[in-house]
Amino acid sequence: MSLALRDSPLVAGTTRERIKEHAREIGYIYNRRAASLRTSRSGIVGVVVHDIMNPFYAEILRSIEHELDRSRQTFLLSNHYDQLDKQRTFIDTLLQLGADGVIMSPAIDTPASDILAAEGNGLPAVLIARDVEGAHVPVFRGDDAYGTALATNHLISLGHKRIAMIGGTDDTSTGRDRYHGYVNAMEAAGLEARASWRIPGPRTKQGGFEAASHFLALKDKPTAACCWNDLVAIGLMNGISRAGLTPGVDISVTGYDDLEEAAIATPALTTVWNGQREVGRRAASALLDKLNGQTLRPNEELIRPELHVRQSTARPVVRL
Amino acid sequence: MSLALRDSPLVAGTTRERIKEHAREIGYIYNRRAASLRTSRSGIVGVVVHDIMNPFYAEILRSIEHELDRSRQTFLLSNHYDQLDKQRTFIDTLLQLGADGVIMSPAIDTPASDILAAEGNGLPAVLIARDVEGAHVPVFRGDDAYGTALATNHLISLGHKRIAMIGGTDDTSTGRDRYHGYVNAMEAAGLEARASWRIPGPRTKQGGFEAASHFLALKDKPTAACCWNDLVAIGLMNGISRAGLTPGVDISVTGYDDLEEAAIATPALTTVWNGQREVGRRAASALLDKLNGQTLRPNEELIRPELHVRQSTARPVVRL
DNA sequence: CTGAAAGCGCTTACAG
DNA sequence: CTGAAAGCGCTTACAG
Repeated sequence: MSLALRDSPLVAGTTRERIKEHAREIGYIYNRRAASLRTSRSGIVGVVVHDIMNPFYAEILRSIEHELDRSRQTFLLSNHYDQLDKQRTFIDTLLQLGADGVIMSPAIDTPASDILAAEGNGLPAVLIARDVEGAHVPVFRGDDAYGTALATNHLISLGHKRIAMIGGTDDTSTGRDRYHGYVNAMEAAGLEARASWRIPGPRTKQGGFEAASHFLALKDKPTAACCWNDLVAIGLMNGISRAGLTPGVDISVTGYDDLEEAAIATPALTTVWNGQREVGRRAASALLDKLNGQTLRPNEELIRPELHVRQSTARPVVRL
Repeated sequence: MSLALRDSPLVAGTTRERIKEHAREIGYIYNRRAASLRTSRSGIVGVVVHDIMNPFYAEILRSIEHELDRSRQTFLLSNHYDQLDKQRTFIDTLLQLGADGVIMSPAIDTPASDILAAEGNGLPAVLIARDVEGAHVPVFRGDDAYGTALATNHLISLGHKRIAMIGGTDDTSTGRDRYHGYVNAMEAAGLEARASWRIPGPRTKQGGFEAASHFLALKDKPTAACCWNDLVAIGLMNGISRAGLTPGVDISVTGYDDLEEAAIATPALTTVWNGQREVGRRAASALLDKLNGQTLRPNEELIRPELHVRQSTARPVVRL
C-alpha cells in the first residue's frame, strides 16, 4: 500500500487507483514524521534571510517558492534580523526536524564554522545575497561593485560631480562591495569621493526618509545620491519632496535592486537590476541538485547587474 | 536522559547540567520527528495568508512570530494567493507533519467544510482578517464597515460630495464590509454613492497606480478617493502625481490599514488604523490557548479601527 | 527510584 | 511475487 500511494512503478495503475480511492474514503493521512524517521529525508528545506518583509528578499523568496514547489519540498521560512542567535536557533530547529537543506542569506558576522557545522550534521547549505568567507558553499548574488559603478557612472555622465552615497553598512560583504564600486567609479572619473558624503546606515524606506535632512544639509551640497537600495532611494525621494525640492529635477537619485516598486515610484526610479528572481531560482535549484547527490563546487560567478534608467536622474540644475 | 534534556523537575540540577554538557560534547541532536511521532505534538504551527509579501500581512506575521517565539513553536509559512488548491495542499502538509494548529487568512471561497475537516483531523484553526461563515472558529479582524465609514465621514466633513471608492472585491467578507461602510456613510449624509464611482479590483500599489487614469476620467470628477487599502492609495497618489495633479490638494485620498509606510508617503497618508499587531497577537495567543486545551468560543468582537488624519486629505479645491 | 520494553507509523530488506 | 518483521529515535507506562 505504501508503494501504491507513492506512485511506485512496482504497482499496477488500476490497483494503485483503487488503493488511493480507499485511502481517501477512510480519510487516511500520510504521516511524514514516521516516513522521515525511517528514511531520514524530510522534504523540508529551510530558508532564512534578514527579513522577509523586505521586498528585496520577498522577491527572492517568491522565486525560491516557485522552484521548490515543483519538487514538492515544503519550505520553512525564518527571519534572523541579523541576530546570530536567532539564526542558530533556526538552524538547530532544522537539524531537529531533519530538514534536507537550507538556503540562507547569512546574518552579519556569521562564522564559517556555523555553516560547516550544519553541513557536517547533514544539512547542506546554499547562500544568497551575502558571502561567508571560508564556508566553501555555493553563493548566489549579484556583482555589487559593478552595480554601484554602473549607477555612479550614469550620474557622472549626466554631469554630476558631487555625488553622495546613502545607506548600507561595512559589516557585510555586500556593503563593502557597493561602497567600493562607488568610490572606484568616482576616482576613475577624477572626482572626489568625500568620506563626509557617505551616510552609512539606512537600509529601509524609513531610513532613507530620515536621512534626507542630513543629506540636504551636507557641506558643498551634492547634486545626486547613489542609494544603497531602492527602499532607501524611495524614502530619500519622499524626504526630498517634503523639503520642497523635486527629486529627479533638483536632486538626482539612483536606487539598487529594481524592485517592482521602483517603476511606479514618483518619479520612476533609475536603479540597478539585481537579479532577485535569478538569485532565488539558481539557489533553489543548486540546493535541489545537492540533495540529489550532486557535488557542487563553491561557485564564484556573480550575476551581472543592469542599469535601468528612469526619471529620477537628470542633468544637474545650473543655478544662476 | 530524555528527562534531563527537557529540563524535567524529576532530574536534579547538577545531573541535568552534566548530561547536557555531555550531549553538547558528542554533538547530540534531538530528533523532533521521533519525539513528535511518539507524543503526537510537533511544535509546529502553520500560518497561511494571501501573500506574505503584502506589508499588511507582513505586519501581522511579525507579531505572530513574536508571540509564537515566546512559546518555542516553529512556524511554517505559506502563501495561498487565493488559490484554494494551494491552501489545501498546505493544510495537507500540516496534517502530514502533525502540526499543532494553523492560523489562516482563508483564501476566497474557502468552504467551512475545509476548516471543519482540518479541525476534525486534529488541526485546530484560528482565522485572521477574513471570516468563513459556518466555520465556528475564532476570527480576529477589524470592524471594516466602521473603518471605511470613518474615512468616508472624514472626507464628507471636509466638504467632499463626490467620493469614489477604489479597489477591493465583493468576493471577501472584508470587501463587502468596507464597501457597505462607504455606501452607508454616503447615504447617511444624503450623498449619492454612484455605482460608477466604484472601481473594484485593485489591491496593490501597482493596481492603484493603474487605476489612476480610470479614476481621473470618471464622470463628474470625484474630488476624493476612499481607497481599499494603503497600497492602493499610495499607488493612486503616484498615478495622480504623474498626471500632473497634486494628491492632498487637488484630490483627497484616504487609505486603510495604516501601514508603517503610510506615514512616510508623500503626502503623508490619511488612513484607518486596522490593528495588524493586535490581530496577530490575539490570533497567536488564542491558538496557543487552544493548544493548551482551552475551549474557545467563536468570538465576534471586532477590533475597532481608528482614523489617522495626515496630509493626503484636505478641503476640496473650489474651481472658479 | 531505575531500567528495560513497548509502540508511535512508516519503509525496506528479507524470508517464505 | 507477497507478507511479516525489523528498526528509525524518541517517550512513557510498567516491571523489578
